[in-house]
Amino acid sequence: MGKVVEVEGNCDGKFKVTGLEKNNSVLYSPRHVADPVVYKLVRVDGNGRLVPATDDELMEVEGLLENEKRETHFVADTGQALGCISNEVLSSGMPQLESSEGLSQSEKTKADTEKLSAQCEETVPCGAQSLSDDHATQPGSVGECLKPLDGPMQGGSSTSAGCISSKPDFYKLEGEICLDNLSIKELHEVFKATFGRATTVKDKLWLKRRIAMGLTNSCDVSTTTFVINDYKLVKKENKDNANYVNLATGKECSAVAVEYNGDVLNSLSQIDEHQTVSAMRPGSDVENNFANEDLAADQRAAKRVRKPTKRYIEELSEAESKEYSGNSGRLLASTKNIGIRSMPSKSHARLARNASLEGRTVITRLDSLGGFGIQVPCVYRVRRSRPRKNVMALLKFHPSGTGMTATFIKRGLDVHGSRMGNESMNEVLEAKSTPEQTTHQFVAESNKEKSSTDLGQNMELKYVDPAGDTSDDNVVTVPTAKGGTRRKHHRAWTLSEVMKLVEGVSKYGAGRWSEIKRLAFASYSYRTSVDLKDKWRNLLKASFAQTPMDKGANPRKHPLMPIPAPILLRVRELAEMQAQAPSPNLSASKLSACGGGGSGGSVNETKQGGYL
DNA sequence: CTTAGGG
DNA sequence: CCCTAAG
Repeated sequence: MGKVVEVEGNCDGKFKVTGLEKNNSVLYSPRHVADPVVYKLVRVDGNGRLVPATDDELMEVEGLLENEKRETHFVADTGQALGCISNEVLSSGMPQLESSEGLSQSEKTKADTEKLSAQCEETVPCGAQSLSDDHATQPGSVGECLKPLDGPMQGGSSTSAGCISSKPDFYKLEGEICLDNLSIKELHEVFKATFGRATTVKDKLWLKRRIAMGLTNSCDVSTTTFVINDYKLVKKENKDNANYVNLATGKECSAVAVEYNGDVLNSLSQIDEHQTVSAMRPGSDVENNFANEDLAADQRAAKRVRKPTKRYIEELSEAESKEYSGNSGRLLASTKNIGIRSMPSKSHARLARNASLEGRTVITRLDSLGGFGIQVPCVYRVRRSRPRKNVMALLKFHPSGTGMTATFIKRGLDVHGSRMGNESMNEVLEAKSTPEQTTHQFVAESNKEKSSTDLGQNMELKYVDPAGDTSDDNVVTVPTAKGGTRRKHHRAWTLSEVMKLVEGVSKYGAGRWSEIKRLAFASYSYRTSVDLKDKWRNLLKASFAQTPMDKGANPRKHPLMPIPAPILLRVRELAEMQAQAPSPNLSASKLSACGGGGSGGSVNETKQGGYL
């Protein structure tokens, strides 16, 4: 059993994705949970070669699939969700639930979708079932609330149409976020709340789309208005985007594989954005995703208009490198694993060309290195967090161009003694690298980094972990004096993480942190169960502290409390609830979690009742 | 190893 | 986040 999603790339930026089904039994055997379909993502590195995905990558994709699956439920849940916030959105919310059958799609892709769905089912059997149970037990609310929403959409023009909330204050949101109404400053706040880091990008469109992805955990940025219901985030849809959304719910699963490779393909394809877009189109699925011409056009326009400021570049590179370092790192690792050690010198030429082609985003300077005249990014990019573990692999990757750098770095390491581990290596680089060193180090990365900047603008084609944290096991830790290790950086909890946590608690119950970690945080490898527990404790504190008073003053005076009120509310609900039924015994809760029904199943029901 | 709680 | 005690 198994399925291979294969991506072939060439230097023309064209590629095709083929799905090969080896076996159809996936759907029928629940036992496969323990032995899920193996997706072998064959990725294309900067070299243009095929690279087998690493285990990490496979796992990551599973995580993505899980996300997508969950998102499916988001939308399927829309009716009910809207019902819970009827005070907010009824006048304009409009879930588009019709099936996406009519969409043209190749048989192969459809088959892929089915397979992927199967995979999704298997990946999150518990979540899926419990959610389904919810639907089953609450048909009334869905029906009732859907009715008024079926009317035609007022204001065909998109996102701002659905905005009711006159208050663009993210922290005071009563459940709705309309990015279109936010000022740049407010967008920055939302961004920070969403990703846990500040941004200085002043491009509204970029911010909106970025946040949109962050909030939806997907690459769907077709709408910029969101409704937070409980911990779930529901996109407000409009007619134009209906198709896309349907894809996102049902078929995006199949697109994920494509999108996941997108970054690599992009880094590989030495083409400008127009070509990129058109190159992406051949895939039927992708093309469907782009049924919304406005979106594509919109983004193209945005890309062209903006003159890349230094700030922009810096921000983008930091953000994106952070977000893609995991992928890139593994990419290189896999490259190493497969035994491709020699990077054709051609790549350097390509690199330079790439740089010049993308002059809008990457300022380069000519640098002579080992006899090569190559362009390297001028921006001084120091990887502040998550240093690449496999610098050596990276160096091997560019033997000719960076060989000197390699020895340079190696020497530095030697000077610092052999106790240096891989992680310390980067500290060396960070701490004492000269500008030249750093620059050279990033020569190897520049390929990816440029693609990253590209990604930032072609995000709609790729799955992007909005928080930029998913399955990044590359946590920087420093050995502590007492022998333990300590995380080097605070990793601020992102909104999506918090939502996942709340979701997990609601499903499995507070206290079952390891379960939650395994099931809900499978893709956040750096969050330990203790972290979850701590965060939950903080959330509790926050929710009980803030919610009751809710003074007209500014609870948001603390920038450190970016948790949207709905989530806090829900936290409180769960807390109260679980205080009453603290310990459903282990087997029972396990059953309830996976089998549906049971005492634990009342979790959601209770919450619903209380919330309504 | 997992949780809970204090720091 | 870290640390530790307790199961």
